[in-house]
Amino acid sequence: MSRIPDKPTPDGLEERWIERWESEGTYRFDRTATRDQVYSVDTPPPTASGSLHVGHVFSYTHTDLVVRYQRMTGKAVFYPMGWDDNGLPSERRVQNYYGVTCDPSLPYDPDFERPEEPFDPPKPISRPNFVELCLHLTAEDEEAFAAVWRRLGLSVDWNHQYRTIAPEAIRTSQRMFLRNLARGEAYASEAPTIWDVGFQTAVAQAEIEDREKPGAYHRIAFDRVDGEGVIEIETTRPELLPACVALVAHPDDERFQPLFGSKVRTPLFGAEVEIRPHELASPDKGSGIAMICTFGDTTDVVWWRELGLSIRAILGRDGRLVPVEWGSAGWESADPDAAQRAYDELAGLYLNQAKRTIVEQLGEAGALRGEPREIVHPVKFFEKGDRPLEIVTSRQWYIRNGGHDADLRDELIARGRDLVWHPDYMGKRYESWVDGLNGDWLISRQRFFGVPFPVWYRISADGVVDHDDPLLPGEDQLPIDPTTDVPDGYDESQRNQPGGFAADPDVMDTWATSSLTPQIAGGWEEDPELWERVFPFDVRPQAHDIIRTWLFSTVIRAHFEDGALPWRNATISGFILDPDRKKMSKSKGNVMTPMGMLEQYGSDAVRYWAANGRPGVDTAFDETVMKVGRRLAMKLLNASKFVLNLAGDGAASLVGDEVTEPIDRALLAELAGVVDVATRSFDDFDYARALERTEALFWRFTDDYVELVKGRAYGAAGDDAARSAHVTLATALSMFHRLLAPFLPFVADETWSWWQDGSVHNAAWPTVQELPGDGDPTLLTVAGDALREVRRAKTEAKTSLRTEAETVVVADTAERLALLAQVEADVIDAGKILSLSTQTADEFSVDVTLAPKD
RNA sequence: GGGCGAUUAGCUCAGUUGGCUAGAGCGCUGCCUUCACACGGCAGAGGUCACUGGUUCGAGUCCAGUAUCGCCCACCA
Repeated sequence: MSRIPDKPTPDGLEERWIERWESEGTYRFDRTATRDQVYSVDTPPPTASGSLHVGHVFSYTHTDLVVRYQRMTGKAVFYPMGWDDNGLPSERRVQNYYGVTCDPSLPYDPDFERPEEPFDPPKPISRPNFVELCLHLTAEDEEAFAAVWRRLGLSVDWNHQYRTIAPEAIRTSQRMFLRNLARGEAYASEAPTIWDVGFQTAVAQAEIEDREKPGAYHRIAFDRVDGEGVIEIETTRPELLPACVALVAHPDDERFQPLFGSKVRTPLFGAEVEIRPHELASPDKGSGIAMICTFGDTTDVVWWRELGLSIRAILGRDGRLVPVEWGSAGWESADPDAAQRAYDELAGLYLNQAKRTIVEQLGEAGALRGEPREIVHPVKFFEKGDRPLEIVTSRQWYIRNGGHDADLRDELIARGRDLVWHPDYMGKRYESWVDGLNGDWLISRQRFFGVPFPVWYRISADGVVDHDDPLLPGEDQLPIDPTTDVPDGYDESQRNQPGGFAADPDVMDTWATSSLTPQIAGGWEEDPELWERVFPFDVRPQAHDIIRTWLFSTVIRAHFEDGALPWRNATISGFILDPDRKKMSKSKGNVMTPMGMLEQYGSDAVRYWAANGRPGVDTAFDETVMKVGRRLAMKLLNASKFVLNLAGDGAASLVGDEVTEPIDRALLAELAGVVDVATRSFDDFDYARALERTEALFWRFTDDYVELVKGRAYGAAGDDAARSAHVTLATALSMFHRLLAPFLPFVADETWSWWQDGSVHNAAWPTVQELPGDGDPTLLTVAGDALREVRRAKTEAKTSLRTEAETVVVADTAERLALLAQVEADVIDAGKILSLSTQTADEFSVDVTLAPKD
């Protein structure tokens, strides 16, 4: 046992064991295993260009705890790591990091080199050059992330890594898209779309969030065409007045019932619009009657569609008002010249500028009634954007998700019910989201760094692009980029020419690719032998805020392709909260970085903190828990050293041997109970309970049991009694090393290596069959109670625990005294008792007489 | 407005199917330099389980309602 250091410490264990696990392939997936022997994890790919924060450390640890347990039960664990590197966050980071912007009209510059310092002002570069920068920077970021994961002790098989922008991922993503398209599950449509004017891209319903913003009600008078007065409406968007196509009130609203079907003229522009009824109009909002514009919000879209209204589009994709020719078709006006004069002052302005201008115009025209009323109201934003979302009409790709199809929606809800949720109430969030969908899943983005749509369009001889009958590549040609690759039967010179072809310019949204993480990681259509071993996956771990995006979209893809759930279980982790119980956010600039935290407390201590967070429960960031974790790690080192010293050189060969002393059997019986609970808890993903029970017994083991048997183990009661203690100590230590291995992988493997061969992480999970089942656990309690009273007497006398107790009289029930008799020798030894006697009583009490102080 | 959680010691949290005087850790107080561990050990104090009713022999636990907090969704004229 020369390997045991004199002063064990958890510091420095990480580097040694990370290296050893890597070189020995401790966590390598055994791809010869059959599906029933495999445990597969659909690991969340972190956003490579974001930053890891303590929340990641928290939730990824939870998965690793379960994974390590499963591995020890004998499963071949498939635990890959992915990186989500495509999409807007990467683009934005590259723009800032290098000082560049992407201009797709520029040609590729093969001599372009990455700048040392960011360009100032930002330099426009071609899309291929831009993508190269994205690939380079995300690869660098991923290495830094991986270093954190290794340090944390995630038992990932690093031979199985994927990037969502890698050629294989693009191929998988395009292949699935083509299949969705062929089956009619994907389609393109020209329609009003929620649009971010900052990023100039469409966004999906799931990526929208509300933010409270100041606004103002403006009361505007419309002249009735019949000359019978005016109708006053209230709006927060007066700048959309040129786009007004109707007024609307509730069908039951008696104030407006007589007016339905009649017409009013828009102020300034003189457009005649009809007053229409619709039940979405609220009598108690504003003046009870609203103007419908194309388009101010999603309600406008509903009204426009359901009332069959015409369209007057004034908003450009950049958030400015586009030029309009009043008097032309669709832009009829009672006074086209006046309308034109008014509008010409607005064209080219951004929306907020246009708002100020039109309010002045309305004031001068006498159409504005009263002062604007300031309010604070929720406004829809793209979750990554900083300008309010608008609605523009554009051609976009969609995947059906039940938003327009009740049958599909029911099927997807049924899938959600088949999934085993941990905790189970998270399933409700999925269901209510699917239930509330109001449109299909918009997957196209007008961006640059992402998976291109593998689609071209024919251009007719007179130059018209035919979107209805796209040119598609075969699956064997994938991956392709239609902006550089050429469809069969054409050559590059025909690009964008009459009679030639044009590329679909869009890329897929990040979720359209990350919804395929099981397929990408599991080698779908790329590595059939792997795929059949891992799919459907055993578990999808993730946070609850992306149930509506990542989880739901993954279910959709597997539903369409395989008619199955992509996994059996979904484990939903909570958030990390500040000590003041607010959600910890990056913007708050939290000082604690994951790597700093790991270095300060040690990886095992940080994992201990994470393991104390119940599944699905938001947890406060609490450094004191990490200190406790460090103490546990330290205790395991010291206790292991001491126990191995007591048990002697042959400790490993004693594990599981015959145990004769009643209190030894009692400890092992308690241990059997903990093994049972820990195993059942882990099977139910409740790592926190497994830890709690294991830890509680471990402390009793060191505080009470080891103290009780110390003397006997040294030989005070003869060889046979000593051997029973040695066997018990060795057996219990073996159990604790394995039970704690998922939580404290570094100290567990370190202490295991002192006396065992191989890694504890490939050792067998403990079973109750390894332990004698006939011990009486209360024996340990009785002995512990007596010992505690003796200690208390010494503490109250302010004397050392080493002080001898001259007489100890234990009063207790006959039943408990009988138990005490079985462990008397150990109690006498541990308590340094000279004379122990007992008397029967109803209540437990102990009378101690101490030797006089020196 | 709809849905889902939560409310237990100063703090962070356990408390499985209702069962004796409600638990842990941290913090606090006191003691012990004890031959594994001072990055320690031993012991102690500390709670009318948010509130109001109800079911029950018995409620922290089940039911109804109230309050407060958090999250998700809807509302955006």
